[in-house]
Amino acid sequence: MKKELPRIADSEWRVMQVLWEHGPQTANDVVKALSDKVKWRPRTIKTLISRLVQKGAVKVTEKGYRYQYSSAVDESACIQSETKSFVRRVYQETMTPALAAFLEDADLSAQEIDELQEILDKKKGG
Amino acid sequence: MKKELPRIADSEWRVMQVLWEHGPQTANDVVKALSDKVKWRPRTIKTLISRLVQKGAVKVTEKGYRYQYSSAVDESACIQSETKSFVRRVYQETMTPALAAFLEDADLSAQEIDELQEILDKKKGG
DNA sequence: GGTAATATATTACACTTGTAGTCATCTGTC
DNA sequence: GACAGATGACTACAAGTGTAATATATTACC
Repeated sequence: MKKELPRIADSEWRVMQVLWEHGPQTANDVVKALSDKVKWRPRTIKTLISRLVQKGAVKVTEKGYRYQYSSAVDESACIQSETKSFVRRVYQETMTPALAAFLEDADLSAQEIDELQEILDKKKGG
Repeated sequence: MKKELPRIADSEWRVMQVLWEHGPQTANDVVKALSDKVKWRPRTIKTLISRLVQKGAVKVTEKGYRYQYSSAVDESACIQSETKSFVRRVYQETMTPALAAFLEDADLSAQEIDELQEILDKKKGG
C-alpha cells in the first residue's frame, strides 16, 4: 500500500531536508536550522511548513501547547520519485548519451568510480 | 559570452525536445510530432511555443507567410543547467548519489552498460 | 476580389510557488 | 487575572504553469 507522494516544491525541499535530518521539532527549530542556509524570514518558513502539512508531507503532533513537526514521507522514496520524474522530463529516451556525458564530466574519486561500477555490474548481472 | 538560459517549464521541455530533434519547423509540425506523446490540444502547444519565444528559448523566422520555429538555446547546455539545479535541490551538491540513482533508475541495455563502464574505466585509469 | 481555411495574437482562468504581513490565541509572569 | 510576548491561523499578492478558447489576420482558391 504505497502512499501517493505529494509534490514537493523547490523551497519546500529545504524544509523537508531539515525534518529528515533531525527528528521532530518545532517551527522555530526549523527556522534556526535553516537560518544559515537561506535568507528567508521566519514567516516564510512557517508558511512552507504549513503547506507541507496540508500536502501531507509533514505531520504535526502537539507537544504541550507547541506543535512539533516531523516528516510524514520517506526521504529516499521522495528522492527516487523526484529523480525519476526529472530523468523522464529532461533525458527522456536519450538517457544513455546524457549519462555518458555526465560521467565524463563528473569529478569523481577512485572510490566513487568503484561504487558506480558496482552498480553497473549488478545491473548487468541481473 | 554565455547567454543566460531561460527557465524552461516541464511542459515546455517537450516542445524544446521536438525542436532540438528536428530542425526549424512550423507550429503544426511540432503539434504533429507531439501528437502521439501527449494529449494536449494544438492550442496548448501553440501557447507553449509562444511562451518559449517570449523567454528567448525559441526563435522565429518567417518562411513565406508561415512562421518557422527553432531552438535558440543549446540542448546540452539546458540539460546540464537543469541537471545542476536538480542535483542541488534534491541531492545538495553531492553528485555521486545522484549519479548512482540515475544509473539504478535507468533502463539500460547490456551494451549501454558496457559503454558506461568503459567510460568509468577510462576515468579511473586516466 | 470574396470566402473558407489556416495561422497567429490576445485573453482566460485556476493552481502553485515564493515571499511574506496581519490577526487571533495561548501562556507564563507579575 | 491582565498583559506582553511567543506561536499559529488566516490573508496577500504577483509570477509562473497547465490548459486552453476566442478573435483577428493572412492566404490560397474559385
